[in-house]
Amino acid sequence: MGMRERNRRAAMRETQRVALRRFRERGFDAVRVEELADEVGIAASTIYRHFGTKEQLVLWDEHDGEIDAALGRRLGRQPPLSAICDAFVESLADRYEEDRDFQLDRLGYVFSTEQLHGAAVEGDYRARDELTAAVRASLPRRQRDAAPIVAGAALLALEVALDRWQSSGGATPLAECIVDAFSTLERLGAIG
Amino acid sequence: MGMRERNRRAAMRETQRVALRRFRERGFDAVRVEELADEVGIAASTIYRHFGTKEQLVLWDEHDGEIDAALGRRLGRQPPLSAICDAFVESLADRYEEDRDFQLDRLGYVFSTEQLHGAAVEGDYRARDELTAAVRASLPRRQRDAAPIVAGAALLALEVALDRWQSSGGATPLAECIVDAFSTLERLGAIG
DNA sequence: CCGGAAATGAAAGTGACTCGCATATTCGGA
DNA sequence: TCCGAATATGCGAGTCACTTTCATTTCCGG
Repeated sequence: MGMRERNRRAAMRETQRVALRRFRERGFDAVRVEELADEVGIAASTIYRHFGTKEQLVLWDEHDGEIDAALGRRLGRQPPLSAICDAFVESLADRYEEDRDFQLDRLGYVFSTEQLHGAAVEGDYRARDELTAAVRASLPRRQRDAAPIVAGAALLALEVALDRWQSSGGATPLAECIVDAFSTLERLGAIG
Repeated sequence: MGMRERNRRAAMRETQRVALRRFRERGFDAVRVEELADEVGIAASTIYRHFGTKEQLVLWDEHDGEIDAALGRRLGRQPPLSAICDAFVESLADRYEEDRDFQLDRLGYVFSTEQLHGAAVEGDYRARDELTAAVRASLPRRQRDAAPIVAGAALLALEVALDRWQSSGGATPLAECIVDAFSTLERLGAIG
């Protein structure tokens, strides 16, 4: 990774920090992207090139790409739900626990702001197609029709787990929240 | 329902039909709301009062409110997943089969247009909170933590069922698609 | 038939997001 | 170390979804 990418990442981190602070202070709608640009000292168009949308200023996570790698390592070697569960734990739990306060704050703001929560859900939906394809390939032929449900359910479990983790203030470890959510999924038949 | 509501509904149906036609012809982004307003002969601000957003021009369904009633009738009398499944079948299947061509067309356009599919998913998320509360109340205390997963999974099943119905061109009855999707949910434990 | 309530139309405004272009910065290779 | 190519940034103008306000019209109950 050269200077280019390094500078870009640094600018994005800085922009995100400023954005989160201002959003908390005055509300998501009341802060214009242009103000943030001025405060950070870059052009508004650069922010859009970096983040795409105003919502992504909050939702962006530098390391989100690593999830795919963890998934690829496990899908096909384990049953899909437990593969995805393990991949989430491996690629998210430790990292989120590391800067717990920042992530708790960020997630809290997402869950408490309709517009942001909506955008987050929409992001999950975009991930779903990709995950569905990967799951389908890892299932025996007779069960392939279940792929969209399995993939969707897995992302739902993650969402619920993050919600529980943040609303408990991080008291329950994130890894435990994820495992719990996935185990609830597998018990759906018993609940009926 | 007086003249007021009747006129409003008629105008909304007309607007939706014109919108769907134009969107298909020239693409969702290429059609301005103001053009639609001119063509229908109403003000753009009226369209926004009626639909709220451009996406709702496609997503709006006059009878969506009836789903809640069907849910209320069954939740608490049956296990939640089968209650929700039955409610969906009762309140959607027949109605969608009635004007099959229109609904297939509408859903096809939603599923093939990222922006619309995203907005649809966001709408589901808004319904989820409400459904979660209803499910929670219908569950025995020891299982209440499962409510968000149950509600989210049910909406996921509906989404997958509609997708399958539309992509099969309506060949498989919608009721069957819904029942299949929910039965896949209950088998998640076996897939692991 | 009339007075009040609600829906509509018209118009101006806001701000997220895009695009094209000139400039500056970085990268790979000589 | 220097140079040309690739790429990122700043700037400015533009588009359009959506909001708000207010005057006008339409509908409802009495």
